Amino acid sequence: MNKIKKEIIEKLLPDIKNASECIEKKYPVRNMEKSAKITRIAPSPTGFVHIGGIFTALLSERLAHQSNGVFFIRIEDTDKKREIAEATKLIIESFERFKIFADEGETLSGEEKGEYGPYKQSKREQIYKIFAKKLLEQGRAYPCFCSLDELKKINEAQQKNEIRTGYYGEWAQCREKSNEEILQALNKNKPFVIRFKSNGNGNKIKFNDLIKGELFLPENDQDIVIIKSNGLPTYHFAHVVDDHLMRTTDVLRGEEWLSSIPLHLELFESLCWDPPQYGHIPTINKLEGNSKRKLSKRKDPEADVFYYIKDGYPSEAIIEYLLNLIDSGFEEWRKQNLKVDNKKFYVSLKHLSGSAGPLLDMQKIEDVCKDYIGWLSTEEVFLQCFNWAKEYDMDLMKRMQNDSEYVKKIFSIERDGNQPRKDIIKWSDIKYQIEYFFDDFFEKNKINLNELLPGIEKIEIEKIAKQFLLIYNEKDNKEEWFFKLKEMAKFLGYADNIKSYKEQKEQYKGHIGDIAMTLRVLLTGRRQAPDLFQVIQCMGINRLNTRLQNPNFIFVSLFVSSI
RNA sequence: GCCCUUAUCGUCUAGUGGUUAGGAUGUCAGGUUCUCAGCCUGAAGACUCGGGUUCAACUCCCGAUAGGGGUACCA
Repeated sequence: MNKIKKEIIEKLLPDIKNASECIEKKYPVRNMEKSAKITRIAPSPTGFVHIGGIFTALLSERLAHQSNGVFFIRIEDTDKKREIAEATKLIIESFERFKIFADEGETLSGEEKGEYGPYKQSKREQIYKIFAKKLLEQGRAYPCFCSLDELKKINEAQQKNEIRTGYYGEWAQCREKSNEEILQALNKNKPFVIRFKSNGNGNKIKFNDLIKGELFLPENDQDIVIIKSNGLPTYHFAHVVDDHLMRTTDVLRGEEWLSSIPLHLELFESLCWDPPQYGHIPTINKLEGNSKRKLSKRKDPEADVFYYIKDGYPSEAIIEYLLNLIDSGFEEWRKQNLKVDNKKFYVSLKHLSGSAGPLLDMQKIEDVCKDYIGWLSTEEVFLQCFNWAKEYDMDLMKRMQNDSEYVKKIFSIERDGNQPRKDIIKWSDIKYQIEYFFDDFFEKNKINLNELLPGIEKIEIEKIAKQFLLIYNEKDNKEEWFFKLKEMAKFLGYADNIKSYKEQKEQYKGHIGDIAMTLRVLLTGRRQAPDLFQVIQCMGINRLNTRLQNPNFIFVSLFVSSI
């Protein structure tokens, strides 16, 4: 290398003394089985975590851990303009709320764990520069002094002539600058970037994507920026350097990166490194009008993972929904393995074919949630709901705290056997579902009987209430209880089953269902509630008495029955 | 504009050169010791279009169309 070139490089990247070999030594090949996958998630701290980010992270995490590999998190904070304070913390927290834990990288405390760090790109500036220097020395990179304005002009000219835009071929003005010209510009302190010098000329290259399969892409011929004028690397360069040094074996990322593949491959080649395997994941979309579009951080509240957290969708259920999107075999597996931890499901990439990007289906999410919560034990429901309430519903939390045994009893209604009740979608549903069990909420004189029990005379309502109190015995099991209820129905002139009522309507005042509904309304203040027998058992005899006795609450007027 | 990519019920998808094109979700109907949530049974619902190749195409090839992505000193 001649003297002038050395001088240029020294001016371009002062204080970069380390040889690239030294760095390589610091990041040795990981001592792992051949089949072990090293994956990562590499978010930019520019805002909240998108549901698609969880999707990618989940896939990467499972791929690593099911192969006894390593999953790490790397913060890609090279765009200082878009960076948002605290975003890194929020991101780590979001992943952890979905139980996606990284083996290496920054933790919630702000410290880092792992031997392949730093795991934040802004702390790796020197490393990128060392490899940029290597490329400069080898003639695979050069400084570019084009101003943003000049670049804009090039772009406009290209558009006007309907040719491909970009910095390549004869459009790459700075590519052929002589050393003297470069030195001159440098001496004038002109700002510069370092560009990669591409050898490509547009031939097709074959590429095998983990998800999309075999693809043919045009070779890269763009002299892209690798080091920006602020000294930080661009995504492309940082990705190549980091994923090589950190020994990533499988890069899973959004399919918006697919067209950068030729570039990344050429970058790896120029540094004599083996590229990782790539898998490009379809983006999660939303239907707007008749067309699909990417779920937008701005417009769609459901893009933000905190949307689900705040409303109390169980994170595990969201994971299961996403797992099914990743591998449609999950649904079948879940059916066969009702209560098994979903980590036991072996995720395969073969079903995540080149789909055009799934639409987020809230109905399906809700169905998964219902099913998930349905199979939880009373204790687990209590715990998860409590943890949610602690953050988002102090009222509910206090109630759960003060009356935990009673609340658990409520949660255990129809939670037995192999056909659990499935009416809870999210933790924020629970308040409404349990409030009538509490006396301070339940105000019997506010129940609108005309509306809730239309067509039933008030005198009849009272008769039913009184009669029920007479026949009710706490010790009865459900069969005995129901038998008595039927007897009572007959005694009061109602059909004890709906069939006979339908056959001879004129013979009856109504049917057993009317009796049950009357009691339900008196006891809960609503027409919809879980199994009546279990509700009564849960409430206990005292509440039953207060709610059914004392006919004053039934009659707003002075009407008094004589029964 | 150029480049890449994708195309099966409303949605998520399985699948094959010869299938009654399967499942899930949603919808509707019936059932279930009372309402609701379930659960069970059933119904409606799909291979984008046009050419080719073939005895035979949803499946292979070529076009068209439509969707998605890229085309930055953003990631």
